[in-house]
Amino acid sequence: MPVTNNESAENYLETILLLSKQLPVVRSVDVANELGFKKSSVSVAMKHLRENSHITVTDSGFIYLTDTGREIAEMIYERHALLSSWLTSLGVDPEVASEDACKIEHDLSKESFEAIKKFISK
Amino acid sequence: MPVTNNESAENYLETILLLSKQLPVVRSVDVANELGFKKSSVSVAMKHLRENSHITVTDSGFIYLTDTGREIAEMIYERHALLSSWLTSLGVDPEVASEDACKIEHDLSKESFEAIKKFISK
DNA sequence: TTCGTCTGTTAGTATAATCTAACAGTCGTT
DNA sequence: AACGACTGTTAGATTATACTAACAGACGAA
Repeated sequence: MPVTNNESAENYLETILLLSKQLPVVRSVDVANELGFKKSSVSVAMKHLRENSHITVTDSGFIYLTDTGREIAEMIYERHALLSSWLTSLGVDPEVASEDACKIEHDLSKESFEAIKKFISK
Repeated sequence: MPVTNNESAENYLETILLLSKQLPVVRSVDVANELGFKKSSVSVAMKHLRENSHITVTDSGFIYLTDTGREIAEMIYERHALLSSWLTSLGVDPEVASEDACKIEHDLSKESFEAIKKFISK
């Protein structure tokens, strides 16, 4: 039975979104560099994201998020930003806070995240 | 390169600790029932925990935590208790809070957990 | 034009964690 | 004594995700 957790896919989508804010275009090799993965791994992962219609890739290899891909990416990105800044505000080293947020962001239910978000906002 | 995350092992150890608080002795089948896994899966997992000296198993099949096993189990157990009660206090459904805590508890760095713990205590 | 670099793909390998299926031992009941 | 239930083990399959190695195409520089 497949575990419904696609942390890996979520991370790729988040990274594509992040890079798209920094670079004019995003390619597989950029994703590989950012994540520290081999380009073959990224190539396979991009193929899966394409098959699930979370990204489109031009003939030149430029990667773009689809609506569903962007939705996921932005959700994860928001979680990452909120959690890591909160942890940092609690005195956690920013680098560690970011690493931790990067894991937790995939695990939280919508209900818990919204509760934390509401709490932090106050 | 092996990812150093042994979420699975941590979960087994936590479950053994939990069950030892409820039952006179803990056996593989109890762990399997608690986690909803097949006994063959648990059997293999117990073998690994034995090999890593985190548990000992008597001839009768009674499982006991070693010092290192207990240390890990109690750390995770503490995290679980604190996180799930905190989420619940934020209005999250207790069942959901427990499920979320069960995932997050393995991901947090020591630094972040201590920061959160300190924060919640106030 | 040819060569080297950059990029991407594919095939095959490895590891972790689960599963099903089949089997072995213990133990109480008939 | 024999059978059936419970428990545990092993072998093999499956999935996910990364890896290495080998190769193909594009493109700029010599």
